[in-house]
Amino acid sequence: MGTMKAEASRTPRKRDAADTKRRILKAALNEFATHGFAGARVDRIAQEADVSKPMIYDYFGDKSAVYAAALREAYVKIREAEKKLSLDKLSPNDAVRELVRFTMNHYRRNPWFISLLTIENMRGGQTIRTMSDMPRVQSVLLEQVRNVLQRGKLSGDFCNEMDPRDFYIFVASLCYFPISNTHTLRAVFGVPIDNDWLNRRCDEASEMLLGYLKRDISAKPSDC
Amino acid sequence: MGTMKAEASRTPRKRDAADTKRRILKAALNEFATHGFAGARVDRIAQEADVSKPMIYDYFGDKSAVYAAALREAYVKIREAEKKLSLDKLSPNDAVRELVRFTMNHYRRNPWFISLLTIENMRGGQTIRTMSDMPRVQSVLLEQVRNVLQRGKLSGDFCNEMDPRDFYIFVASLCYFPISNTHTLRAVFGVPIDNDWLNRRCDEASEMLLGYLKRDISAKPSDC
Amino acid sequence: MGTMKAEASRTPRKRDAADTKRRILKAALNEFATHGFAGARVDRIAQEADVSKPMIYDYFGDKSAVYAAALREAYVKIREAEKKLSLDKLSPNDAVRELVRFTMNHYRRNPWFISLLTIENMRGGQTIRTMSDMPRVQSVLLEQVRNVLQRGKLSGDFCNEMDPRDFYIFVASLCYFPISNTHTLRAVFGVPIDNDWLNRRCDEASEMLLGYLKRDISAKPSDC
Amino acid sequence: MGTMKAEASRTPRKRDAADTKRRILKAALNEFATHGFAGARVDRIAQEADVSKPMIYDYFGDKSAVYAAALREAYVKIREAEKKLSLDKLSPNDAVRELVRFTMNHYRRNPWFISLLTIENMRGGQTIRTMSDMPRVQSVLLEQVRNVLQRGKLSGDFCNEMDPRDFYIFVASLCYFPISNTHTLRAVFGVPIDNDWLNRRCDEASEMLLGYLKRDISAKPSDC
DNA sequence: CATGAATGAGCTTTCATTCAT
DNA sequence: GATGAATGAAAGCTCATTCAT
Repeated sequence: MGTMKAEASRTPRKRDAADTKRRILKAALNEFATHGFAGARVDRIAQEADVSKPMIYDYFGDKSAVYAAALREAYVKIREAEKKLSLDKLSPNDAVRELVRFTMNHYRRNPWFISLLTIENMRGGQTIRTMSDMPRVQSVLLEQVRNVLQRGKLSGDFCNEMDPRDFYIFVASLCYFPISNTHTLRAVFGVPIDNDWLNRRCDEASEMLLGYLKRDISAKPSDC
Repeated sequence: MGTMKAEASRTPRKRDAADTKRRILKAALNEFATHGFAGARVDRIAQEADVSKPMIYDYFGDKSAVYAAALREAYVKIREAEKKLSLDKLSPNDAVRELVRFTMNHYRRNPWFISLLTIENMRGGQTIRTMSDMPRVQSVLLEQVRNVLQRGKLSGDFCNEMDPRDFYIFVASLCYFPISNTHTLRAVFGVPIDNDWLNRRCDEASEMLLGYLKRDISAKPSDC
Repeated sequence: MGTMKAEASRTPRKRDAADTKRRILKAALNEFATHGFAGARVDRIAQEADVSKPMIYDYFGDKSAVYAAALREAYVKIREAEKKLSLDKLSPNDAVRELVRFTMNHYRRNPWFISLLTIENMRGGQTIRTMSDMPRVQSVLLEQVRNVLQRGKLSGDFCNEMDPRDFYIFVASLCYFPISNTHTLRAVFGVPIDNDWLNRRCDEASEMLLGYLKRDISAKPSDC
Repeated sequence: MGTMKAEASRTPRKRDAADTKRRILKAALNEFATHGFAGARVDRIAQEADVSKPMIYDYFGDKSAVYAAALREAYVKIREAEKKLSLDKLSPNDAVRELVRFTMNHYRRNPWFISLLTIENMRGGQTIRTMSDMPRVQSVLLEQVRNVLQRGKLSGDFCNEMDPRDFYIFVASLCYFPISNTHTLRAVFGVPIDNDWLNRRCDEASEMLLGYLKRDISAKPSDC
């Protein structure tokens, strides 16, 4: 459609640089998550953020820079959400269950996060690779996981020691895939992916993970 | 760079419609997988397929139609690969291990498949939804999985009965995520995702899945 | 849409060059009349004529040549139609009435003729100018008109002598315009241009023209 | 050729949206009139208006919209010209003569108007049909015509009452056709259509129309 | 004689980006 | 600090035309 000039509806907003930047970022997050990098339109970001396009270029530089900022913002938001997660007061068993539930809900409620991860991976990680402070961002979560695994080992709840990163990747895998691939799964397997189905998957995944942590490596695989 | 002749790159190829179409499809698969839908360039497809652009439009209609054809082609290729999988001669335990290994290797060796799935899901499945014959395409694989689970139940190897679709989705989840998200995982968790790491993940996933199939639902979660 | 290759529905027609050419010409006439020169599509002509495109180029050369042939064909058809007009057996008064009626009906029934004239004029007459035999084509009609006017003068029916070309242009003007401009007249003046309306116009035009032929130039304009 | 500077033809014009739009419209009017809808080139419009192509799309939307705007503009310009016509102070007889002369001159001096009408009619009036305010635009002229006819009737100059629309269509027909069809008339009839010829046609048409308005319907067609 | 296959050139349209106020 | 106006470069798509069989 284009701009169809001579309409000009935007009201002259208060001059608050920080707020402007925040609005742009939010709009960008949404735009990139919805349309991918190449599909995202600077025009739409400007419109949704209720700013003029030059503002975006002033604040960020170019489209790639906006994207990078949005990606970082995504991780920041994630970290904030993860702060609400506290596994320390739960038993190791419950902590694992809570971790799975939390992760699943997190992806479910913030689909833009899945989208941004997907996009960044499709781009070969070229952007996140340059953001050297990323590891720190997620270290808090990883610390909690490490803690749970250690406590479980000490308490005898878990026999098996696992690298917390590898363990968390298992958790994430099980939660991420059914959500990121909802549409193809539905079309190809006819699976009715809804909240109930996801909840069941959540429970099963917890049990499966717990079972793995508990198994005695020395023991032979038993029959039923 | 790699061309023999310095100029005049298009050799007067034989006029073979079927072959031309095949070349376009192959190039399209690659282009869409590499750049996503919006990022894909019809120009590049033409160049890589060594045809002129009008051919593409003559054969397929428009960019969306080329994409749809490429997506379908991806599933066709997958089905062909899956024909090589035979779980029937293996014990239920080994069959599960083989399924996981096969799935992992499949994703690993055909990254374009992961990419196309990802892209299609980002597009809300709008294309695959219209391809009504998709379920049939994957039913062969699903049949094999169902068979393994049944045999395991009958033989007493597995206590637990699971929907074959749900089970396969677990398998796929565990194999898909580490590959699809290689780049972000590497950047954020510092995980060195290489073949060895994936092989270990593969083994662990097999054991975890087997453990879940074997567990006695009535038994209480035991300590170590 | 394009050709969407691999469909190929045309049945292999008998090899009759003259007939093929005729079919192309007919299709071209229709296509140019409907879409104008720039809007006409060689593809559509081929499809409607049920021939392959190269045939068209073989027979005519290029799009302009097809257009030229169609334009000539239009005049040829017109001349054929005009052969059916015979004013000689009518009284001068009736002959004029018949001429008007005939002209009006002619335009009404062969809208493609009006269209082709319109198109050619919009193109500055660049094509018809090169067709040196055109004057001859219409001389038959003009001869009839000249005849009527002379007979009227001799018989005393008409006082006024007029150049037959100028007279015929008056006739043509009155018949052409309401038909060629039907759409804008309807939209702008709200005139309901249908057969009845055209018939009335036809009668009025006849009377008006007759009145003009009859008027005594020397006489003063009289009141009522 | 006409440019002052040998290169760099686009001077950094003042940024005046209204003026830009006007320039585009003017160029579009000319381009469509000269080449028809399908033959018109957005590129050429941009060049003639001395703007970049995106401006055109920003201001109007697409080619069709530009065309619609040009068509409307044509009628607006016409109305403005018609404002200069004042028949009220003339005798009914002279008013008719003036109307014919005015109409003829109008077409003669603004050939783009004839062209646009022609184009719109070839397109089936699809555009003007949607412009619901068109009737109002021409009502001023029609009012004047109605007035003249009434005054003529009252004064006894005209015996005959005619629908002003129908009458005006006669006038328009007689003026429009020789101009719109100049090229074919010249080629086919060998008529040397120049200003003199048109002027004579103008006078004759006036007399013919007046004769028709004056004729006594009850009287029998008289001989000379 | 006839045509399916193919293409160069050009069309409309879009988009990230900058200029001028 | 902020924005309406503007554009170069390219994208998707079309079309008259030719090639090879």
